[in-house]
Amino acid sequence: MRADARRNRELILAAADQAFAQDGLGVPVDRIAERAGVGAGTLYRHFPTKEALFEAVVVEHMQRLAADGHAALESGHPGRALFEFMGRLAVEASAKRNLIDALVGAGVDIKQAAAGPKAEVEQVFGQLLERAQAAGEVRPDVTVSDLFALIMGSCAFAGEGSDWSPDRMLSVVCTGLQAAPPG
Amino acid sequence: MRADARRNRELILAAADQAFAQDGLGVPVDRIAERAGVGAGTLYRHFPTKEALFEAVVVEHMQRLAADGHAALESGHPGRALFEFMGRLAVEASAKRNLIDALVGAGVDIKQAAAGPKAEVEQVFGQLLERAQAAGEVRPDVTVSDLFALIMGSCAFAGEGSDWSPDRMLSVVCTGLQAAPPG
DNA sequence: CACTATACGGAACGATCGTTCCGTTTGTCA
DNA sequence: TGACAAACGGAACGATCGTTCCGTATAGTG
Repeated sequence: MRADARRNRELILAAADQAFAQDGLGVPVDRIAERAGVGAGTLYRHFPTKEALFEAVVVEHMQRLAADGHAALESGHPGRALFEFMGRLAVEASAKRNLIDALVGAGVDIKQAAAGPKAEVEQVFGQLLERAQAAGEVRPDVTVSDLFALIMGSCAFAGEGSDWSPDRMLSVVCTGLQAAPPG
Repeated sequence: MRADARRNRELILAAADQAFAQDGLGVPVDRIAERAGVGAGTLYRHFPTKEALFEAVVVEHMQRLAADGHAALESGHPGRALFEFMGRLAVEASAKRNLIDALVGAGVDIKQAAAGPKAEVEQVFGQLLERAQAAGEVRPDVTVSDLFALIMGSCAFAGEGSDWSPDRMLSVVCTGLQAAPPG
């Protein structure tokens, strides 16, 4: 692999990450190529399809997230570990429509390449939740899917109003989680 | 206005509501026309543009929501009134990608036609929240924007996992709202 | 320095979708 | 019922975007 090829591959990945994060799946491929400073043909030699490029970006995020989750499992405070991981998820998801879409299955179906890392994130998240519930620090009826949607919702809609705070929303959710279920 | 014209207008609005709800803004106009049983030309005589059609659908939802909100303001239980309105919002938003997009400003900018009803919904929501906070039934630091995002998030991602429950999520949020802010 | 395989850029192609146009049909009223 | 205006359907147009192709440039090698 030639040196310029490797360099361009990185440039394209970085440009795609930014472009997808900013504008979602809808960004024209040409715009990504332009942002990376390469031609469209070059982009397509590195990634056979737009979807493949998107997958590559998503996989990177997933792997980072899964690593964080495994680290959190080592913590001695199950509740706090879960909440911190949720905060981590929220940060990663903020203004990142790509991650949101991918985690949630909207837009395009994630292919096999991304399925592994995604499952890993879900599994780690599930373990963190179970641990916190077993310790009695989180109400026992909520599921991983609930938390995913809650977190994604807290971040999916950033950037419009000024009186909007992910921290405050996460605080509401975490407080609610610690109480016993009503009824 | 001829009778068939009025009938077709209603058919198109209903078809658009379903189509947008199911597939989001991305549905081809031709598919909406087909669903309504009319030609594309007919659709465009009633609504000058796809965006105008979308607006018409959104405005209807907004008006319904605003009416519900005003009714809730009459309730003698500020906290419960707020929570019930949030539930109403959630129902309306479930599997309704169009409402979500519109309330949130994603996808396309809402034009003047929809701006009025949207502002009205926000205003009523704000009054409900203030009333509940004044009664000490909801923590005082949360904003309308926070609640919007929380609710939309609870519903935006429906339909994938089976162990997913809007009720449970709303319960977590409402429980969290009733507690005092930490720290 | 020359030679070759590799990679590059961007023009061109085909599909999709919003919108327009026009020949045809249909509701309404005298 | 006859005639006219209003409305209809769907083919056609133009723009956008993903993808391909090919002539050109360049990194690596002896």
